[in-house]
Amino acid sequence: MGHDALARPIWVCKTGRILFETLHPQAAQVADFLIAVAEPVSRPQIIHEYQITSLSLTAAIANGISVEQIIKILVKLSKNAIDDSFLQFIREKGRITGKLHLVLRDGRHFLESEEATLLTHLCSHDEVVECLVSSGAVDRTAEVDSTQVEKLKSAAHRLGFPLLQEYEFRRDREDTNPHLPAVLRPSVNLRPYQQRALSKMFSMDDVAKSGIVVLPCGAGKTLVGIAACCRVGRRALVLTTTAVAVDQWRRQLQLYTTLPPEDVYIFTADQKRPIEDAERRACIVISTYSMLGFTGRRGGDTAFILDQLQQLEWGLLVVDEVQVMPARTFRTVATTIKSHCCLGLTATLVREDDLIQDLHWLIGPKLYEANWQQLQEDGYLARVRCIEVWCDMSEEFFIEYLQAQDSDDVPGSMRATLQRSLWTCNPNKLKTCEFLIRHHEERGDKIIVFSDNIFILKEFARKLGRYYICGSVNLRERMQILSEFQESAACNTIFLSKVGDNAIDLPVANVIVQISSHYGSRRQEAQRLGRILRPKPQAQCSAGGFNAFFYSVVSRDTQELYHANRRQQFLVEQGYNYQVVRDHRLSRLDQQNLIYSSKESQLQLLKQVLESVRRGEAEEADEDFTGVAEPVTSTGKPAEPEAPTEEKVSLASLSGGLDGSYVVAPVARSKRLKVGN
DNA sequence: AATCCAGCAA
DNA sequence: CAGAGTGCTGGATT
Repeated sequence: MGHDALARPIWVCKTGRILFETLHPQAAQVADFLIAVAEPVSRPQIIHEYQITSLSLTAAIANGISVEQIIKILVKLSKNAIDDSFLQFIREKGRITGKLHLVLRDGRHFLESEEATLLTHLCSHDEVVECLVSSGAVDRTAEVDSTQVEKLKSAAHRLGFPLLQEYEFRRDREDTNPHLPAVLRPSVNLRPYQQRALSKMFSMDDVAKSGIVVLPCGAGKTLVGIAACCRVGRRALVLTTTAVAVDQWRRQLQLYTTLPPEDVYIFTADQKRPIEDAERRACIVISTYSMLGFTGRRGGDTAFILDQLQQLEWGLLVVDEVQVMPARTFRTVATTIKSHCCLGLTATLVREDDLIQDLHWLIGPKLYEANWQQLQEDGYLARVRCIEVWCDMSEEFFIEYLQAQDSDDVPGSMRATLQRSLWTCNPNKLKTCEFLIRHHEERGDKIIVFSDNIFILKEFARKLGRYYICGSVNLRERMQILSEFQESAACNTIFLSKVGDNAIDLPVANVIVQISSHYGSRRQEAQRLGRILRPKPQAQCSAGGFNAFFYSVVSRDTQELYHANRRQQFLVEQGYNYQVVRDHRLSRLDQQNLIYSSKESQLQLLKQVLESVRRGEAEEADEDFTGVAEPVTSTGKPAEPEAPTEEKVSLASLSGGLDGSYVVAPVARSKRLKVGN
């Protein structure tokens, strides 16, 4: 360690792990460098962690940074002497990276390399040979069996020879890939980070690289995708998750580009038309993963259009919300669609399984990732205050909750469902939610309430006289509700189920209240937060300069708190501060006349909840239901909440006594209660 | 393996 | 003719 170590911002471990002090004067440049060569692991406030991997190096080199440059900068920035074995690892990567290409020509795939030996070496592996049309390479080229492209990419990746998919779009033939008459309107200004993302993709002027761009929701991913389509200027296929997102892409295409409306094709369940003169005219098609991945029966029209999509050659395949793509059926689009290159867009390169790794070879390396915090500081994203509100369970609900766990009357499969419904519909939680809604409506904010539980979503929305959107709401109504929320001052709160998780654009929203979520899904948390990230000029700032609010309302003493912790973790890693507040700290909560203030309404709600859970079970297995229904009703527990008086008293005093000492382990807590009982 | 819910079909 | 209600497939999570 030299005497100037203090002035240097990073430590480099020989495992490739990098620790970075963000208080360094040149932190911004250092961060830019690190993001280019390493994967961000965790970026809270002060010390950021990054990891250099063979994939991150591949991406860096593909982006035009040389190995020696990387080493030189690392050495210059590092407080410690870097281990030789690690430098060796970097040099070795540099030797083989970026020299193998997968190319589409006249509908056929080829493996190519400037270095014949490298190609020969790769083609000597059995796994690779199996994917080739004829064994061995001739003249630095080997033809690939088009049905085996995915397998080949996977094999090459495993063997340590990542393939680059690049498209020299200006030099392609007009007959198979006609020119697309689309340019960005002159009024469109790309933001600096959008331009940076695009410059990674088009680092050579007339070559488009395949890869992934990670931008927070609200930072304008769509515009990056659209700009890429224009730049490539050939047929483009855009895939998203929902029909609503398809429509939003169409609208933004029209808003930002000069492409005539008739050259934009929508392909969803509700809206489809065959491509006219498909061979000779270029167009942009927007569709969903389900439409292309679905294996069930298809109608005549659908089959015909699907066939068109598969026959044509695409200059660019844009995969929005690319984190869903590794799913079994969705990934098939990567092989059934013939595209010259592929741009993946996402806000959260995260899944709870480990399939996210597959994207590196399915799509390509990560080309660009923006730092949320940085964008916030630069004013491109709203400043969000994240608050977790802990609500006590209401007595009656807590008793049911504990009984559901203990009781032999409740069939095992139903216990979890029942408990989840109980903590979600906890009246104290709903009171808090209503309070928050009223508070923010008064401030003139625009509020989204998220609930994965459909029963309470509808019930609560109706009681409050607000709109809700879940799967059963048809497309037209959805559009209407969304646009009213956008434009009308009379509609300031909407309720969304998990249909709203992905790719719904609601620029005006600045408050989220989450009353139920899907277990510990980090992706869901981040994407919901993303809904309110668009900067809000109209919203007043609170103390601390916050102009957006993210509330996660959870029930204390239940497993929900455990899930909430998991979800919270992700946002903390992204640099958000999470604050925990107890519900009784919210001012005058109990003095207000709220829907679930009265005991009667709470008891009625409980009845409804129990019924809704039981109904769900009844639909699934009628016989089982009647079988267990008898003992349950004969003990009278679910039907008559007042019945077990003694238990109620003891439980109530217990939970009261434990109130103050509560720390982190809700699961253990419930168990202790159970034992004590 | 099971649960829940969203999207597509017609 | 439309849109509502139905059945099926499949994704995400634990």
